[in-house]
Amino acid sequence: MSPEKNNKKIDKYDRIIDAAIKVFARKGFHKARVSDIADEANVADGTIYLYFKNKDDLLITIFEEKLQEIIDLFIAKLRGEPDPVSKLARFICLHFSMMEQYPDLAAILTVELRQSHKFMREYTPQKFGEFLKIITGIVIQGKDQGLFKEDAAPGVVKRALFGAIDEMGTFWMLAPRVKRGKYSTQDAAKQVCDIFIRGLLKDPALWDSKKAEFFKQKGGEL
Amino acid sequence: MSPEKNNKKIDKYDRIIDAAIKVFARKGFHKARVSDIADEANVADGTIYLYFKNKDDLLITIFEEKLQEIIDLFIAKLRGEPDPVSKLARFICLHFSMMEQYPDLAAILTVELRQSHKFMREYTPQKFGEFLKIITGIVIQGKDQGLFKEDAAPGVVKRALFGAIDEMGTFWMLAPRVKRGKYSTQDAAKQVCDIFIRGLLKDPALWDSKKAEFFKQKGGEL
Amino acid sequence: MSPEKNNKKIDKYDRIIDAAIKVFARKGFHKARVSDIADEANVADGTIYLYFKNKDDLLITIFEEKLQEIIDLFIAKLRGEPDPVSKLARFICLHFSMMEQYPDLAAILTVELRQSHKFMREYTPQKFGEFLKIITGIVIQGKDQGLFKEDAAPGVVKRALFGAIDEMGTFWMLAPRVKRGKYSTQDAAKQVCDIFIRGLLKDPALWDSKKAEFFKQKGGEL
Amino acid sequence: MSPEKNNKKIDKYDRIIDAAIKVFARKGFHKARVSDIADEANVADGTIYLYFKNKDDLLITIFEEKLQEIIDLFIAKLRGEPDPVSKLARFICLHFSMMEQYPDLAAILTVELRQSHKFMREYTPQKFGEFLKIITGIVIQGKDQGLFKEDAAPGVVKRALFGAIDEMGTFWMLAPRVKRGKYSTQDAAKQVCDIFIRGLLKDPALWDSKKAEFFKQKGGEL
DNA sequence: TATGAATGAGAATTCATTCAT
DNA sequence: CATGAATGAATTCTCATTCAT
Repeated sequence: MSPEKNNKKIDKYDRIIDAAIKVFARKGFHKARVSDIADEANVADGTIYLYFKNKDDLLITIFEEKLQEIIDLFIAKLRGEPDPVSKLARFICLHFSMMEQYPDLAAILTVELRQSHKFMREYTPQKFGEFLKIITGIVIQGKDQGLFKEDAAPGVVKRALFGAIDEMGTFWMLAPRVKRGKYSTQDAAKQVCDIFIRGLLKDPALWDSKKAEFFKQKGGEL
Repeated sequence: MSPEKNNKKIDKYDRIIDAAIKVFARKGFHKARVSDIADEANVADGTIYLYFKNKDDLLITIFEEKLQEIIDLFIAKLRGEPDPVSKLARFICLHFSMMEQYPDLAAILTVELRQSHKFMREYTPQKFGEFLKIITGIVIQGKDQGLFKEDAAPGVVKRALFGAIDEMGTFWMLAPRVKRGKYSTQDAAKQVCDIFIRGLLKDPALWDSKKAEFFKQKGGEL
Repeated sequence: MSPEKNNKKIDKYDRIIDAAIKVFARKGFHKARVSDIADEANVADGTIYLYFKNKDDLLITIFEEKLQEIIDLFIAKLRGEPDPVSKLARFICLHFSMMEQYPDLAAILTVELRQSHKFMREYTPQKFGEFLKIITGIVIQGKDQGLFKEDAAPGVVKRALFGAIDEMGTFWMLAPRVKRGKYSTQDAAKQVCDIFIRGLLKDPALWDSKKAEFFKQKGGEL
Repeated sequence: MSPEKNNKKIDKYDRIIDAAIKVFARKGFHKARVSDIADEANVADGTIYLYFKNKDDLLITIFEEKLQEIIDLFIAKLRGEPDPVSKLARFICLHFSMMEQYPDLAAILTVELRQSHKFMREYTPQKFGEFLKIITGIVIQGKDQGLFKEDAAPGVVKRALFGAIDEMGTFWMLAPRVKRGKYSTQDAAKQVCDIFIRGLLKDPALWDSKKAEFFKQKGGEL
């Protein structure tokens, strides 16, 4: 019943994952020591190897597991949106909210995912592909409904949009904490919505009229 | 006059920089050994330390020096474009061309710059900021001329655009070489132009009419 | 119970210290490789860094820890001597005995301590100062009791005496092993006693009469 | 005629020796880089190897050459002293004066000579032996003249005396510069004379009467 | 002789991973 | 399951020495 005992009850697996997220975010994957993670998780170094094959595996697990959670969350939230335009706007807003709520995780996905993708032998970030498919789905739906330009290539749009949001997230993460107000991410979200939705719509005026209404009711997104 | 003798004449500094670009691109900064670079440059390990303070310095030098070259090139090329819209289109096309021509350099700028920014103590990628300012300049000009939406925030647009292009570049780099045809980057460039220029223009129809003409005459960009 | 098992039980810390003393004495601090010490201690290279911050720390630890042992031993032994004259004689004899018993340690204290003192930033051999204070104490006591010359400066005597003994120790260490008989150090001790005690006494005849008796009963000193 | 030209006329060999003395004294032999010496001597690194076989050779040359100068100087000065007692006193004073005049050289002889002796394969400091023989000579003469105790072992006395002076020199070198007044070395010299001469004399009273006179006329010794 | 750029052997230290307890 | 001491491979950087000019 002591807090320490209680602490030990929390699944070590999760403790390790959370510790790793914190440490990877703070020091970067390469400079993070396994023993740092063990310390942060209050476990012995060796214990980590009971749950994960090695340091790489720890990172990959974070990618796959956390991305799955994000995918599930996004899909659930997007289900509530009536049309591709609001879905896209919602997606963008959700992404920024997520970065704000889980900056450590965002830092890892932003900074380490590329590295890993490129340099970790035999790892293809499958879940990341699934995540991007959410955008593809929205774009296709928009085209099917005759709202989006016919020559929009979903495969390109998904990457362009992800890249745009991701880069802004990087910037936001690196900015001094004081500048990270709720305001700035919401504002950034609006700007990205403007560009991408107007850019995709056959008739950009549609968004100009919808926009105000869309942002009226949104508060904490996640 | 023998090729070997000639080879020795080529400035070692440049040989090392070029070798480092190749090796960093292939293995990533952290996994690249200094001796790999020395081998690639046909130079002794110690020689590298005559020209660079340490491994970090080598990476930073690549960032600063190569980005400066890119900045100079971009500014020169953009000077020839008559209006903000073509300037923006041109910028996008140039970026993709650059990635195609110098994939190793692009890989480093794309993958390592973030890492460094975040984890290399006391390095601020000043030149990168300068590079992004090229976009800011175009957006501001477009707003001044009444072409772009008044509420477009240049600081956000620059990052969103860079992120979009950069992410697509990453994707392209990671794609199997066979898929990297001239076609695909040009096509991607068009898509990104569509989104961003339409997204920014007060009257997106302007781009729809300009577009065909713009892409008619472009060949190898750099 | 097997000797190997037993061997492992011996504290690694001590094994490393002892190995370091041996190796530093044999090759000198600078030419001694950490891996030499590891080999000698039957330990992996990395293990040394679990117990010591670095190579310098290993040397400093030897200085401080072993000097403390010597100080404690000397103080205990000197307590048994009735007057400053026999204390001084005893101190000299003990020093030579110590060199004979622990030649490796003596070699390090003799050869490396100066270097370190002069060239290891921010290390002051505090324990060495404490050791020398033993002599100062004896000289002061001798003056207080009216035995030693009034103009004898304890601070000078302590260094002169230490220097004399130390130099003879160096010589002895460098001499071929065969020449290092019990005889020679005891003989050297006598000579040094003669010079310093007669030199300090108001009435040198006092020592001439005491001398024979003092050396009669001394055997293995430590 | 320009100072630079003039500077170049000074034999490079000597320039290098002097530079080496300065650098070895300041940083210690092991931490001194050959290029430091080259810089100090205003020669190229490679030039040093035209005059000396290697770094070790440079140190050994300093030992042998400078010690020879000292030996010559000491012998000349001692020739003027009438009896073994004043010779011994003079030797001691000269030694302290030398340390004061050439502290860099003294530092090297004091700190590096032992190291080298012990760890430089196949180097026996022959000149150092010759230097010590000066003392042996004085002691033997003193015994022959019936002044010194018959049981004084010249071989022991020479080392004890050298050790005493040398250790005090070490201390003096390491002391803050402000404390290094003319006073302190002269005072130290007196103390050492007192101990060793009284220690050696059959009749110590002899020195007590001679002492004042001896120190009256001495000024700058070298 | 003189140069100093280039060499490359060498050593300290770190840290992911293992395994005896 | 859990521990954490021990391992030792791996890598950066230094600097004495060489040699083409």
